[in-house]
Amino acid sequence: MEEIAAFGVLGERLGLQLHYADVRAMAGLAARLSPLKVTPARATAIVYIALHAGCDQTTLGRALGVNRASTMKAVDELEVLGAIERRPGRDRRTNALHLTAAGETLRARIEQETLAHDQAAFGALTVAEQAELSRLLSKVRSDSASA
Amino acid sequence: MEEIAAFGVLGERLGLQLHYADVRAMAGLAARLSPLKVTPARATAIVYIALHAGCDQTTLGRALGVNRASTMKAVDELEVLGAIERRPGRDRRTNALHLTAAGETLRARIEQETLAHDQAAFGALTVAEQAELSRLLSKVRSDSASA
DNA sequence: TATTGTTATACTCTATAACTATA
DNA sequence: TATAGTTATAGAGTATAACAATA
Repeated sequence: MEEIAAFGVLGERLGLQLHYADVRAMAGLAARLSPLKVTPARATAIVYIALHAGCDQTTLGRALGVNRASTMKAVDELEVLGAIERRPGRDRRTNALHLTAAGETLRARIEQETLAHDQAAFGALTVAEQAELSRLLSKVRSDSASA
Repeated sequence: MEEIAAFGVLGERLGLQLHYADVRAMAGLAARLSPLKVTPARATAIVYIALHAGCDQTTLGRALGVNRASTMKAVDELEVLGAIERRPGRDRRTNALHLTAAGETLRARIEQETLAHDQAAFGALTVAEQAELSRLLSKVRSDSASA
């Protein structure tokens, strides 16, 4: 990808700057997670299931921002990977999602790699700058939610 | 999409916060550009061609961060849309990309919508905060480039 | 009637590989 | 040999629509 300056006035837009930063960060994270055989999206699913053991697929899908059909594919993949399992849920319609022992090991490695990536990607910022970036981003998110 | 808090420790990562902010901003921009029949990616191509009239497809692709095959599809679409045209290039292998009159009109509307979106998405920040966010993002980008 | 999981299907975006015509 | 454009094909990722079982 070329320089933002190549886009003139629009290159000064915060939206474009934000997008470029995100694309680069996501590519870096994907590369780091690649040896673990998970994408950032799958890794996010694993982390969510770890924190919400027994949740159903619809709930997971909502958390990930995808519909039930897409959630199916994710859950199928993670099951084939041996990271999670479907157990009987609160009623006969629902599955309760749980990490397997292998999934817990994987989750730990994901957390490690993810935090290491964060440090690599944002390490150029001082601690104060990181806190400020976090504050600004949360302000942006809460606003664009209402827009 | 649910709350970042649903991801525990990893929800505090700047990478996730950045990604969520970007996903929301891009969705908003896509919705705004939708009546113009262009996606954010196509809009970016139009803006680039406007600023680099006569550029070839390979150069455009590099600027957009996609390969030649993907660039073909983008150029084809924009040509069907009537926004750009392929003219003879600097040698017989290359095309020189130019906006049509309709493309110039479209570019103006894209610029207007894009700037309006930026204001909507980042309007919650003061001017000083916007400048600071821009500074922090450029620092992140320049660092992750070397990482 | 509404919800959950499921399946089939299709669409978008992007990539790889191979071909052609030029250079 | 290398480059620009092109084409065909395939792989992610996601969505919609419909169905069965259950509530």
